Amino acid sequence: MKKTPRISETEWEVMKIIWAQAPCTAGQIIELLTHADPTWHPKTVKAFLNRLVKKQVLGFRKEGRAYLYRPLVREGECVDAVSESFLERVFGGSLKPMLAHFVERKKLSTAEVKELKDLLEQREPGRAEPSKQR
Amino acid sequence: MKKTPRISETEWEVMKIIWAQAPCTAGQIIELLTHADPTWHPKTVKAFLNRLVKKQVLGFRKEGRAYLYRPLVREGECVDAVSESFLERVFGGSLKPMLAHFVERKKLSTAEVKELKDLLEQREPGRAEPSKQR
DNA sequence: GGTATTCGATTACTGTTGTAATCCTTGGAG
DNA sequence: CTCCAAGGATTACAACAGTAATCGAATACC
Repeated sequence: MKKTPRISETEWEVMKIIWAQAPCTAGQIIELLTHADPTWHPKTVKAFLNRLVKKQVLGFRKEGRAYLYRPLVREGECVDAVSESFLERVFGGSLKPMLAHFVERKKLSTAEVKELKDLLEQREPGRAEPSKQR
Repeated sequence: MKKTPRISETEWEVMKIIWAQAPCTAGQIIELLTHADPTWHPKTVKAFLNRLVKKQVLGFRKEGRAYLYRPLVREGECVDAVSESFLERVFGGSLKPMLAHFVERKKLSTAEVKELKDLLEQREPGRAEPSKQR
């Protein structure tokens, strides 16, 4: 089991961009981040990029003048880690209370409820799904 | 909207005890915490209690020699806050991918899937639940 | 009553996070 | 060739987190 490096809440914002955009320059990342949230300062983004590199969460290669950043850890792994930790900490590790919470909290529409039920349906064990995308 | 004070990951451990045990002394809290995880040092627990008091997450009243601690914020509020933040950050705020993740990840038994579906069933909007405890 | 014990309060120290400004290097604009 | 601008690297610094030891006051025991 390789321990996923800890990614803070704000770092996560940065990582989301990078996971989504594959190899990209600091400039692009800044662009996208400030677009989503204008309070981001370019210098701050740079600092984050450096830290993430230091943490070995990001790698980069020189592409002429600028760097191309690239994740070194897969999003899925990090999602796993943080989800597990969340579930454990807040709901004692069991799904049902968690789902109950969200369902209660989000006031789902009938359609949404149906979507979720379908999702559960599909996942019934013992079912061999021929088309498994992902 | 009152902003729930930020409760760190480790503080959450402490709070869980207190939310569960209602008014309790430092001694009891230490007891329970170290029982659950022997790496807790009593002094550390004390320090946390102080900080939580300072943060106004805990209150206390003197009960003879020791204090009786008591939460000043309800667990539900904190759960709301942290859940929302988690959902937003990791799954872009939408339930379906989150549920998909957990379902995929946890390899639920048929019985568990059914429980979850029932849970969704009950929550179908338009349903007037007569006994609404909480 | 003096002393060891028990608590809470205070203080300490390191690492992390959020947020930037400053420094340094190098490719371009003239 | 020079000097600026565009990056990246380094440094800064306050707040929060994790982890405890130490200080001080109240108890509890001889």
